[in-house]
Amino acid sequence: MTALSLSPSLAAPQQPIDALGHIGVRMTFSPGEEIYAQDEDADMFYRVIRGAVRTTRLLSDGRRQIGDFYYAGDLIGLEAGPVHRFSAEALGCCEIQVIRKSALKLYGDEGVKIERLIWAETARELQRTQEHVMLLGRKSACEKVASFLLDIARRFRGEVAELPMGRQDMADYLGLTIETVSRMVTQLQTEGLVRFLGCRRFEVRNATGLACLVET
Amino acid sequence: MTALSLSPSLAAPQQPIDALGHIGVRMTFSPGEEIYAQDEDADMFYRVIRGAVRTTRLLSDGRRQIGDFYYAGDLIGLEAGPVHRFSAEALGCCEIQVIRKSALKLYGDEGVKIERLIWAETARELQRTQEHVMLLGRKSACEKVASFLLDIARRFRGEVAELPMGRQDMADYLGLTIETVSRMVTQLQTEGLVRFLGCRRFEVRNATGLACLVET
DNA sequence: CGTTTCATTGAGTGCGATCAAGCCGTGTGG
DNA sequence: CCACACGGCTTGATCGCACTCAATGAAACG
Repeated sequence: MTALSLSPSLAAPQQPIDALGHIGVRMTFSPGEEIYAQDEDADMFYRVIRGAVRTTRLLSDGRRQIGDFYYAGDLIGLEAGPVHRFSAEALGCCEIQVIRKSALKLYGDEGVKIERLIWAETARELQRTQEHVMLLGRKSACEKVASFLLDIARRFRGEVAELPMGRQDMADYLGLTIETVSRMVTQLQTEGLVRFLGCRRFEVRNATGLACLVET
Repeated sequence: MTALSLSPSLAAPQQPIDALGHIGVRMTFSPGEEIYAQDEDADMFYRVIRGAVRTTRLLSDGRRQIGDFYYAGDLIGLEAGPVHRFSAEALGCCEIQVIRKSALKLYGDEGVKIERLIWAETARELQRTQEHVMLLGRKSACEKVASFLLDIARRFRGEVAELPMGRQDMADYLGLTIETVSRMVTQLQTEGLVRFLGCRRFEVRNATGLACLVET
């Protein structure tokens, strides 16, 4: 097998990651707990085993931007530079596999396979981030919230979806305020596109109507 | 040399790329000409030899977002998926090295070295995109324009800087309208932070004042 | 020189932010 | 069991930044 595969498949994001097996150690984090900090040395990377994680970045005056949310199976902390540009925090209770980058060297052929996985995952993250740029740069508040809910809902395939994050996190991800997020959620509900059962559980009532708000 | 280097250096973005040497073919593009299209097969990647390039993405209703600008030495088209999610267009006249991904297989050891370069470059692009997210999500119009000008000015190290793109491109990169960009440019000039000589050439007059607008 | 394209400026509007209550689920103690 | 407090969410009123629409100005080009 040659070392070259410049177009890692997006289609199979989950299985190959299992190659990571049980390298490293597992840790559990409580809600809000920090997994790694902004500007900390990036000598580890992490895999979410259970729960959900947010990565956040603070401006010096306190404004906050959430980079992305990560769920079971996702890798986090794959920075290019020597330090983490974002911090990572547990959204709820979660279990995380922590892997020292240098440790991979010990795994020979297996290590090479893992290296390729990581590169594929980095490329996938780049794509997600580019979508995020599109959303932040050119979408209205309503479209932002609709896109976000649709994205979450997809993970639940028609079942009632559960939001692992609160409104403030949604706002900081979407580049909005908490009040605007709340208003748009209410509006989407009034229009019959989604229905909320409590503020963290919802179902999509009109998938096509919602998708229609989310231009591509 | 092991196959593992998970923290490719950000510090030396230029030299190693020379490993690409003269693989592939060189092409020239005229202003505005398309290098590759959105949704086109991503079986090539590209290196800017001379000139500047923008990558753009269109929503179905015509709203446009610019992903990034690329200059001499930069690699473009390093998508993870099978198709390009953005299109790439020449900003002015430019010369581009076009490399078929599959061709790298023919280069054996050299190919492996190049593969690693490409991965480093992808990671660097991820970082730039994350900065872009921060800018779009949490900065004011004034801060956006200031950040942008400072970023460009850095490439000219105190010399008079030349903008390779027009106001519309700046606007579509910053998530603003052309009028707002123009107003902010005027404002920054009025405040004595920058000085424009024509609408595509400028110099920074007060670097600290400008940097102060650009929170990190 | 006229034409075209791009940038600037002005006037007015509207979307999303801000400020301020009010609401509601949850937990705690009497 | 209720009273109360607390944090997170929602709603309302108002403000202001950035957008829109329109006109003008300034380069680039034939």
